[in-house]
Amino acid sequence: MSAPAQRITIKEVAAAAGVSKGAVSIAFNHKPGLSEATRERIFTVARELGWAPNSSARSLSTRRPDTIGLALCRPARLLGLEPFYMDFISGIESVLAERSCSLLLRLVSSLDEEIALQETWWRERQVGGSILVDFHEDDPRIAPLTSLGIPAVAVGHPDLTGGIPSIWTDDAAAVAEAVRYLAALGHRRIARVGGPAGLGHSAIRERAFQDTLRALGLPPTTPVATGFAGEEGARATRSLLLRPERPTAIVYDNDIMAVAGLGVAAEMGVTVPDELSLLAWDDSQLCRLTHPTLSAMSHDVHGFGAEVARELFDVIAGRPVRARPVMTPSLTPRGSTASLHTAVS
Amino acid sequence: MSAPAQRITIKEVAAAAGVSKGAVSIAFNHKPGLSEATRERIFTVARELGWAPNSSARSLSTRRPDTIGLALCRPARLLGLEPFYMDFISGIESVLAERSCSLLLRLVSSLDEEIALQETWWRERQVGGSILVDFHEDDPRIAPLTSLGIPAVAVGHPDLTGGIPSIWTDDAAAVAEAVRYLAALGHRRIARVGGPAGLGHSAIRERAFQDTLRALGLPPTTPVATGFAGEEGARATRSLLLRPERPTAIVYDNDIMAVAGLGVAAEMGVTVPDELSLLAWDDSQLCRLTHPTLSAMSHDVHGFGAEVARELFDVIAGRPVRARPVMTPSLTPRGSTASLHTAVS
DNA sequence: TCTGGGGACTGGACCGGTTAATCACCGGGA
DNA sequence: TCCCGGTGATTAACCGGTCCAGTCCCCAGA
Repeated sequence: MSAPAQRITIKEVAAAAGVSKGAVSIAFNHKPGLSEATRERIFTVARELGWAPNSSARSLSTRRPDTIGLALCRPARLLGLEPFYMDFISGIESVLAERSCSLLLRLVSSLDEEIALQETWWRERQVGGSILVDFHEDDPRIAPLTSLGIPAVAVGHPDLTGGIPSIWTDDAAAVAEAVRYLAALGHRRIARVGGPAGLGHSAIRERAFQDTLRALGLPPTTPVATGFAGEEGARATRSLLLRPERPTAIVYDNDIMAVAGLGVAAEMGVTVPDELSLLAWDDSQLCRLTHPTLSAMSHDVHGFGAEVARELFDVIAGRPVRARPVMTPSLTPRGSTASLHTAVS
Repeated sequence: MSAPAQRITIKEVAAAAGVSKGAVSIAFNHKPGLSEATRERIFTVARELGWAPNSSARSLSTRRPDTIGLALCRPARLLGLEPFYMDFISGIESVLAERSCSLLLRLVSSLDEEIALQETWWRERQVGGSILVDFHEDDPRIAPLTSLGIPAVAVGHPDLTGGIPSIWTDDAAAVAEAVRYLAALGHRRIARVGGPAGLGHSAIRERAFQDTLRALGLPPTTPVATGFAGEEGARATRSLLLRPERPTAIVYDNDIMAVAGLGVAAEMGVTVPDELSLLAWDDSQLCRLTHPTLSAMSHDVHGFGAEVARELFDVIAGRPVRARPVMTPSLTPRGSTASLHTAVS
């Protein structure tokens, strides 16, 4: 009933179209040197036979795989909680799709594991390049991966990425904006719940945070280092609210922790935003679902991912790239921030 | 200073070890027919040269790529909000990693697009098989993909997956448990906020929901169909709470919508759990961050993903597989559900 | 008529592995 | 001494594409 089940290759297509396999190859790669008639005949036949070029064979010949790698290093359970990455990934995909490339995704649990993985990927030529995220200060990946020569784009401030072409958001400026906004609302005791201490952008934000406080003549706050998990955000918030000099505003390093903070405030009977203002980072839909809704420093994570992917293609193609920032996150005020004066009154 | 930069292949390794490339291949595939000494020599040399078999070449020869595909069909923006998938993916990964396979991930925006993608993946031999999720009633993917002959495992009840080997959770039983629990707490007006109407498991759950209500002699509730986004969950909740016969308990189809429901209740001044009990699905950390914390039907999503991946390997290897359920979600009571009697008192 | 050049297409080497077939060698039994 | 079987290795034919050096043909120009 059905066809001979014989796997169809370029040879069959060529035979059926009455040309050589070279011609089929030329047609499918849209290269010059074929008459329009032949070209069409080849495509017609290929469609009828349901043939598409075998990707392994292709990348074996061309020596460049049409796949790029992304390793996420977080405890797996936690990952589900970060809307950021899914959005980021979908941005990457949007660029890959238009070049019919694919994304190889892997969750790893340590940077060493990531290093090993990237080496394997590159050695085995599974990927043409990789996207690196979550840079730490003195990140251990930099040395081995640069010496390996794998094309890569880093997400993070150039200070952190050690010469790997990078794309980043100007977190320092964003933090400053956040703090100034809260100060303008009359807040003087402003605290911050940051991500893991080792993480580079946490450090950058913390520094900018303290600098801005100082510039505004506000009292510094002892930093609270946490992980990125919501529960840690909850713990940190609880400890902040129990301090004798309870802050009247808290800036979080992501949206999950802000949601957790909101929960803690409710649990402790601290009303938001009357007695406490909360500001989230990495605005996602989540911020619009809570009550009150969460004010956030929002940026176009999807577009960010797309930009990173485009940059990686440039790197792979050997085009010159320069590290560059994308749009600075900007403030989206919602229900969780309010003027301290109105609140107090 | 550095090596000749000449790409290292099996040939170099063979030469350096003083054997033929066949021997190297045998060693790396752990096949019999080599002395222990030779084997070790080969591995040593390979390590020194930093060589690993080229994956394209390998899968070209073996005719089986070591990659499996997963296409998620959701509006991209929404995806970030579903903790479920990240957890699910990490479960898949855990199995893939131990066989040094990779996951090819793609976000698509329609089922037709997914069909096209799967066809391409299979034709181009980019994947050895695929995992299919989010089955609809009369799912359009079934016919084209089965006729294509692509090895696949479906996530969903066998009634929906049309003969594709499937793994599923017994949602009907879980729904029944949820409803009976709420009924035992004294609730009589129980509503449900479901996922998209077309989605198969939504339909199954809705049916089980109404059946259980009937069995318990409780009044049926007009179903509220929504998407999966939090905002839709919010809208649905609002409309339920405005009904003249306001429900005293609501079961949600995922955790995001439940969070949104919690927000709406707060916004409308309905206290949870005193006046209203909420029950989430797909328990994730999110449920522990809100105030009150969310009771949920929880199941091991990570393990579920792992199970699915294992099954896919069986399918690919041609081992016989049977559709089978994994552990039924079970109830984890937290702060969002309470006895109606206590509440009323 | 001859030459030159360019467009259309072919042939075959090559990419880097896998694998079936083959072979050299060695010890043991008839 | 001859033959046999098994171990440890090699050889060469693939896998399914890409790509480059040619071949062939036709037409313009001298």
